Amino acid sequence: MRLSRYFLPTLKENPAEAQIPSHRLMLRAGMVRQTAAGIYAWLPLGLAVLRKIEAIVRDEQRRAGAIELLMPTLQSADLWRQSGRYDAYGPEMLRIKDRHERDMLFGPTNEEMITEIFKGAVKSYRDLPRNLFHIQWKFRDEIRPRFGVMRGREFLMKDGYSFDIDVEGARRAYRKMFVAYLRSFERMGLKAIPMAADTGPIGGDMSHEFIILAETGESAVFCHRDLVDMPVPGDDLDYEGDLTPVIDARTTLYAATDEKHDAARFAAEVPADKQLSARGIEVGHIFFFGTKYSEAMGCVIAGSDGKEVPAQMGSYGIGVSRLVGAIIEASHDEAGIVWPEAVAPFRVGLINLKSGDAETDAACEDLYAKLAALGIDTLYDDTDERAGAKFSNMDLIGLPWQLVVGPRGLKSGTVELKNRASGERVELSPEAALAKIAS
RNA sequence: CGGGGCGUAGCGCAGCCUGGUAGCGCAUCUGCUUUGGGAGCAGAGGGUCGCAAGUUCGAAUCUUGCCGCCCCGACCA
Repeated sequence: MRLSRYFLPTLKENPAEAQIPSHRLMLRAGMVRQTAAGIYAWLPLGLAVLRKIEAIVRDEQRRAGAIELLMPTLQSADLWRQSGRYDAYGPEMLRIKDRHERDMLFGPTNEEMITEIFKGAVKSYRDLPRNLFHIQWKFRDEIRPRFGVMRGREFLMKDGYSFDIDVEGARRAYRKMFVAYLRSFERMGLKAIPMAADTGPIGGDMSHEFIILAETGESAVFCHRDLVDMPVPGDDLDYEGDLTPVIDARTTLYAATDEKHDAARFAAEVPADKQLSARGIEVGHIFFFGTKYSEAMGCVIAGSDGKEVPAQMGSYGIGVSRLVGAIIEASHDEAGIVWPEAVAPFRVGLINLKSGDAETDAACEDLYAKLAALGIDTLYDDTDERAGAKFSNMDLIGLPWQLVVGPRGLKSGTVELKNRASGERVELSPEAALAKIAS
């Protein structure tokens, strides 16, 4: 993409309303614009990141055997009356009337709808297990939206729902998602720590929040330090194999958010030098809730004995739009964002230090074409801004590689390659620079 | 919802106390000079001062009501 034809409205100064780094940087880097409290328009650069995250989530869900569908944002109130949640949900649910005065709502989540869809289609244990997910915009009328996309009212969420004939099956489904979540966050360059979460009336050990550590996190967290860098299963992982060792390794070490924190247990179980108290951002939440919805909505399945039982269900959420902010919180410096490669909106920023200079232009065009041929997403700054402004802007938007081309280097046949994360700069021949980027 | 704060040009702000018809920096446009880490000079354009009512000869400024936004708290992907 040529910057001269792109839409990238960056800001030199910090907008007054933005308090935390991710919010500030997303506004300054031209990723989002706020249109109302907690509601954001995603500009091209922000959308590019959102799509990258979405793609990783989708890929890992598929690997774990989940099937994608897409449910609507608007739902009928009747559906929610069946589960009893229409009254229970409270003012956080945005209620709407259509022209016929029918009660509608903008979905804050989809348990009712997926259960309704599922029960009409599946009657036999032979068709289980199934895990269905979608990635769709949600609306929750938060009391206090804040921190940009981290706590918006409208947000993009991956929500998945598993259906099993019995509790043991549901446990397997839960373990798959547990591991899929570890892999998803790992691929985004995040260190996510699963922490026991409140299971409500169901009880048991089947609810975890996935927390990433960041100073500006909304909740205080306490855990064993070894959890931070614990290795995550690689691509050779077999989801049909035994996943319990992966999970046990994490659940046996202490990890809790402040609601579940037990200071005495923390002190007793975790050696002093391993005690980590920090702040965290919740980026995912998995939950087993048994027959809560299947019973209320009549989603019954015939077992091998011919008896009908309500499906055992779980739900699995990832805050996709929140992750954009969370990744920035975890990865930025004074100059701007530092994107992990996997979610960067472009892999390379090609900087033409002297647009209009025939040799420099030609060298840039050549590199730009070669990068495209290699399938490498490149943002080519072909504008006639001054060098300093181009450097600052490129640092701000945080692309992993900056390829700097100017007359001075070209004289000796070199370009400069800068790694945004390490700050390391090397002078290389154009070919060597391409090879390094492609590797 | 309770507490605090803010709303003046695209962004950041001053002016308000003590009413007299709007200003600064950045950005934008034109020209010249510059050009490897957010240039300099000269000129130009851009504002329903959040909205409404009131007080007044006169309101960005005073009064009242409303709207919007931000921060702190209780809740959440």
